[in-house]
Amino acid sequence: MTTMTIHEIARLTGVSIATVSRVINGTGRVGAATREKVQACIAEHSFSLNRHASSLRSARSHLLLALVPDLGNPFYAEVIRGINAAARRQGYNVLVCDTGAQVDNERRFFEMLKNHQADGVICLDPETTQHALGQDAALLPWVACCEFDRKAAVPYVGIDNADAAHAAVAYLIGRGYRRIALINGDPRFLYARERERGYRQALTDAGLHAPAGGVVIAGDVAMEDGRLAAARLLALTERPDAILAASDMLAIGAMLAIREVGLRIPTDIAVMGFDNIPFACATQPGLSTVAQPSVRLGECAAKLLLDKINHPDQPSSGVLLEHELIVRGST
Amino acid sequence: MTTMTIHEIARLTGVSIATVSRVINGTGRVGAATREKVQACIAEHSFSLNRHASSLRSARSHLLLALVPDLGNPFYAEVIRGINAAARRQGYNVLVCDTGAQVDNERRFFEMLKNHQADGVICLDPETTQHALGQDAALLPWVACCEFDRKAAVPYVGIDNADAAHAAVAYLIGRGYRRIALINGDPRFLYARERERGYRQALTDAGLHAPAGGVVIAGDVAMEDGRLAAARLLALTERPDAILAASDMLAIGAMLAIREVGLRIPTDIAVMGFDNIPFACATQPGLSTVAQPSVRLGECAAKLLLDKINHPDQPSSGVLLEHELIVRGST
DNA sequence: TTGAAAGCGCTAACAT
DNA sequence: ATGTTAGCGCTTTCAA
Repeated sequence: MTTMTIHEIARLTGVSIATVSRVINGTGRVGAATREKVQACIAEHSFSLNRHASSLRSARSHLLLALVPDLGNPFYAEVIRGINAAARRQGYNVLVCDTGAQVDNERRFFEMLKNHQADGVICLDPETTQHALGQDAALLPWVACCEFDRKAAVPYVGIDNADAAHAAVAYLIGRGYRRIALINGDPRFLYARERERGYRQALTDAGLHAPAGGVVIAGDVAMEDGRLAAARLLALTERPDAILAASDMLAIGAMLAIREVGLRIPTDIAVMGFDNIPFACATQPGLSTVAQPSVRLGECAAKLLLDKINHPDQPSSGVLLEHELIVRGST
Repeated sequence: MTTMTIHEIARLTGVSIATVSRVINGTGRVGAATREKVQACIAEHSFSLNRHASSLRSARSHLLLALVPDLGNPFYAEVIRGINAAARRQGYNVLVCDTGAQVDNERRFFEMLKNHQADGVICLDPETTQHALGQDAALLPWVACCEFDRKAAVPYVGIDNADAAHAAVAYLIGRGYRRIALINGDPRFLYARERERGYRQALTDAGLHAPAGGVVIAGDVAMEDGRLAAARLLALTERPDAILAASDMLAIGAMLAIREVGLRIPTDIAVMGFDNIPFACATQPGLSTVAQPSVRLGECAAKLLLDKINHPDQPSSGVLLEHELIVRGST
């Protein structure tokens, strides 16, 4: 097939290329008859614009990028669902990039933004990784989701992680647990740092303290990393009677380790997670967790980004959404 | 910042834009001194090409699209990991699109391919959805992964789903189960149709047959859909003694339903899944399943696609990889 | 080894 | 309401 262009459409319908462009983009006035004729011709040849030419001229790609540290965590899938919903309403396509939380991967997609290959980025990568890009992010349509730096001039949406962790620990203490351990994520993640802060604060507020060796950092974010971290906790001379994990993935891994050594949940040791992924209700017992409003986080991030794209000069705003304690059998 | 262009770089270094282009793309001969001077200038201003202009001219975007029906299923995350690995080795970025298995979404990304916004597509959407695009897919760099039509002139990689299901059922029969039910996915998916075929064949081969009402189609692909489907099976007058589910997601949902009515797994009823997602070992008991070589499926799909991109005229080939039976406690 | 110049297909002034 | 035209920033012959 010879590549169709608007020239070709113009020739076939006997109008000018400008008119064809107007019909396609819905810009400017076009007579009803002309419009129909052109549209018919476009449909007949199933013609579609060369987006490169269009974007080169207009500097608009109608593409949004979502940068995700780990597609294997279903939590992110839900956030993306929210992003998709909000973006499509405004005619944008969303492309997801699995960066593995690596700066150099992130940088590659950052280039796409600078190149105008994408109109904006929603980044869920570790706060410190985003930081590594310097202040360029503040100048471009870049929105931080879940992981953010309040002090950076970048719009963000997330939850109050310290507060959420505080609530989780306070709840555990209320249930009578005293030796509460923490399986944390990589401190490059804001959520890891903040949740640890909330965890420690809640203990302090109750006149308790973290058990010796009771705060471990998981090697990575997968289930298996939670299992290994929990194994270390279970080997402590003074074994914890409860474990808070920084994500459900880690928590579910921890449950595995606990079962392996023949302990019962929650009788011998309680487990609590973060995120409320669908699998949290499929473990036995069900996993108590701190739910994040995942879909709404995504929707909100997309809205902030589209605002930023449409009004680049307005000051960037930050939004915090509410978390919710979900109690199941594991505590 | 005033938008940098190769003109600007050319002006600053006192060479022509052609030379700058050559340096950037590594095409053509350039003197060592000139090259260094240009590269230094590019680095200093952290200049990067306008990809639209570049792609408009060269009709190459160095972008690959992965179309996925459900990002919430961790199985796809692993396939994508494989795709990423193979693609990056050849300098391609991969963008993931969550289509929700909807034709119109798929079509939108198909447009991106026609527009040259992407150089190729790896599609994991239902075979019938891909089919709906007509034979255009055969003419463009399009590869089917997991879901394919042997008769279409589209390269593909997947497993022998009928064979895999046959093996699963034969194994269940060998364990002594007789009333084996099937929770199937939407028949738009090849895997659903093929797995049902293998399931029925294995029963026939053993002189058995599917129990009355023992084949149900889940409303969708999520865990919850498996739970609902299983509930229907458990309400049958002649209750199955084993359930094969077309995916681990559905199987885990089924386990939920079984537990809800107070039955034991596998004593009262066995459960077997498909895919071997990480959560399959986190259920209690662990979920027996038919593993797909997810990462390798992705790698292979990416290789096929890059082959197709680099040699468009070569006949398309199909690849089948091996499945593997994983036995855990649920059977 | 380097440069000049012709577009790639489209949008957006500006004309009419 | 419609057409003409000047580029958007780059790649790639073709000449030098």
